[in-house]
Amino acid sequence: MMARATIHDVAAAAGVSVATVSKAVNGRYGVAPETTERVLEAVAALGYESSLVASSMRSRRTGVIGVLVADFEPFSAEVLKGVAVGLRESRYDLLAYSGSRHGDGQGWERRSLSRLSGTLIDGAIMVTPTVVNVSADVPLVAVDPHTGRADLPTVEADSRGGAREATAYLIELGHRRIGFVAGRPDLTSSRLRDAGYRDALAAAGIGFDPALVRVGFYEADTAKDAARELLGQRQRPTAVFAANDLSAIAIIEVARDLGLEVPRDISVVGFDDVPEASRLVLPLTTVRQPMQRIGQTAATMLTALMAGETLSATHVLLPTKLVRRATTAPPQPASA
Amino acid sequence: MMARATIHDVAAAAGVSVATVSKAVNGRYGVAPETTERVLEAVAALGYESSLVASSMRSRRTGVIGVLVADFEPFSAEVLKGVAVGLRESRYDLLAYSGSRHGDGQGWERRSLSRLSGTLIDGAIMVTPTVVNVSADVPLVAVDPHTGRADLPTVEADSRGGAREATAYLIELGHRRIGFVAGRPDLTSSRLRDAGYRDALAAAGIGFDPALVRVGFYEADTAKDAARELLGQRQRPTAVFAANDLSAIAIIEVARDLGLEVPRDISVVGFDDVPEASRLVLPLTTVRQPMQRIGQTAATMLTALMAGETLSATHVLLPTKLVRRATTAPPQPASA
DNA sequence: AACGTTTTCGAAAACAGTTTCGAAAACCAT
DNA sequence: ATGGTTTTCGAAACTGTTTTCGAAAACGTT
Repeated sequence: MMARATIHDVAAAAGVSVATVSKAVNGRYGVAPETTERVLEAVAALGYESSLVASSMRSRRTGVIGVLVADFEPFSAEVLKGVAVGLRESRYDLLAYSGSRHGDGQGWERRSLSRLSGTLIDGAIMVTPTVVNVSADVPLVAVDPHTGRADLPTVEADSRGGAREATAYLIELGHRRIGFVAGRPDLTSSRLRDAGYRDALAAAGIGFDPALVRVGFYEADTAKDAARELLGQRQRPTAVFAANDLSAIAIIEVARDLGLEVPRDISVVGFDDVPEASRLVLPLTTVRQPMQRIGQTAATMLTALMAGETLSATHVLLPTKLVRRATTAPPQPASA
Repeated sequence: MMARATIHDVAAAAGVSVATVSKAVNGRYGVAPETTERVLEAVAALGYESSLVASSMRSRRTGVIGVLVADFEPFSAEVLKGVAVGLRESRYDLLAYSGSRHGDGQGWERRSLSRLSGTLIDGAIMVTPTVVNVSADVPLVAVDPHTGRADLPTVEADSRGGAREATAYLIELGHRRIGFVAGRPDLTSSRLRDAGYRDALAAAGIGFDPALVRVGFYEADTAKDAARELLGQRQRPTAVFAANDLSAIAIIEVARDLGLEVPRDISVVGFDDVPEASRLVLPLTTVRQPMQRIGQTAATMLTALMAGETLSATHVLLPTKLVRRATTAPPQPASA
């Protein structure tokens, strides 16, 4: 009911000094058992919890780990859930921070990290696609392939392998003219998916045709433009692999606008398996990233790092899985 | 690459005092344009960003709003996404905190709030089912019905109306013996769903039968126990309404174990429409809560509150929507 | 050149609640 | 009583920022 309790209130309630309360709460040596008990009672009665700000100021530890996300889109949200699971058995609390989209757009991850570090948090997980050359006075783990420091511990899904599998599946269905809607060229994940697409073509002895590739930038509007160009051609592809689900959905809409039926006239495969993928009128065939497991793994790595351990593997690659749903089929005999 | 830069580093690099840097960065009056430019260059070069902790100490503002969640389960995660959307156009950053699973389990919301308050955040949204008598030195908005202060601004889904609609739908299908697996009796949301269930029975002139009600506590294990009792009776219900999706899924599993086929032998309706609901082998008929809209509304209310405005409505009730999927059907003629 | 006014800048205080340090007090056994 | 060991306490220290206030510099006017 009253304003938040400070250590002074607890001290007064327990009839001891603030120094004693601090030691009792933190389990330091040198306080009588009965005193500890009395202090803990007062703590419970007042609902006291040490202030993050104050304790971070004095001792450089808070028992909180920070997760930096660009935004709470499906991928980040799922990773976050995984981090929470990975932290459940630890003594760490979790703080997710989404900051400064406004402004320059460049280097926000470094600046957000800077705001939290120093030190509100004892360690951080960066769920950001770019991860420029950040550094901090706390242990760091990155999620997703990125263009930053190579020595930064990282956990990511196997983008290249997943893309290869998706493309190979389309080939196996009988497709030969397979289009690709790429992601943001500045992101490593996008480049890896591009590479996987080419791997599969090469393995099947199919020549790479630049006319079948367009950049969709991972976003709906731009992916639609890309899809319109791709499907508007005379020799249009019989199947398209999209660098993410958002793009795949955009492609399906464009196909429908052009009077093409999915999957009869054109097959579409996505990447991610966002929660919506399976709920679409036409459930999407896509490459599933184990988003929660990525988060959980990152959390485990970070706690090990904070405990001063050396990581056995600093770069963890988690397998993807092709999920076959309703947007893929063999090409029509006529156009095969 | 080096450790994070402080205002002192910037001052040294720009050849001015820390006071000047502070003024330049915050656009205060009394610093020459050329000096400002020099300072800003140093800021950019060093990647400096003011520490949240330090600035919160001096000026009592941080430009950050806090969201307290018990855990990152589906409901909280969806609300969080909504809050992010609601904040997108504001100048506020978002900090989500999940704390103190360890320990008592009681009053953690007050204690987590205590850790952040004082003041790391300029306002808070509590996504917690209990919301005991918290108070803080910052504006507060609660999500979900709760047992706390009645004057706390709140946004919630229409639990009672949703439960009524779900039950009425079962009645409309022809069911007369309709079971109910309740949630945690200590939570208001659960009591409201109970009330809605009874409303619908009463409106249809069906007597309330305590033998058809069991408490499932909103969790899988306990809901299974409840379901076993409910379905193990001689005069078993032909349909069951569950207070949340988790319980509904548990009921379906129990039914299957007992050799009952859903929906032929028994219909099941849930509440929430968690992302999984539609992905089950048998997509679940359920009452959808607009989780993202709840978060977005809470964010809007909070920013208004922080701007010193008076809320036109302190208690917002958002409508639910019955989603008919595959787990409901008319009762079998024999047992009807 | 002298004087008053305005602009610019920096040293130091304040901020707030915690943890830690060193000393005092209490306790116990000999 | 003395010496040693716990336990307790008051006061200092800690963080990085913002702000206040006075001094110095720059400028314009006579």
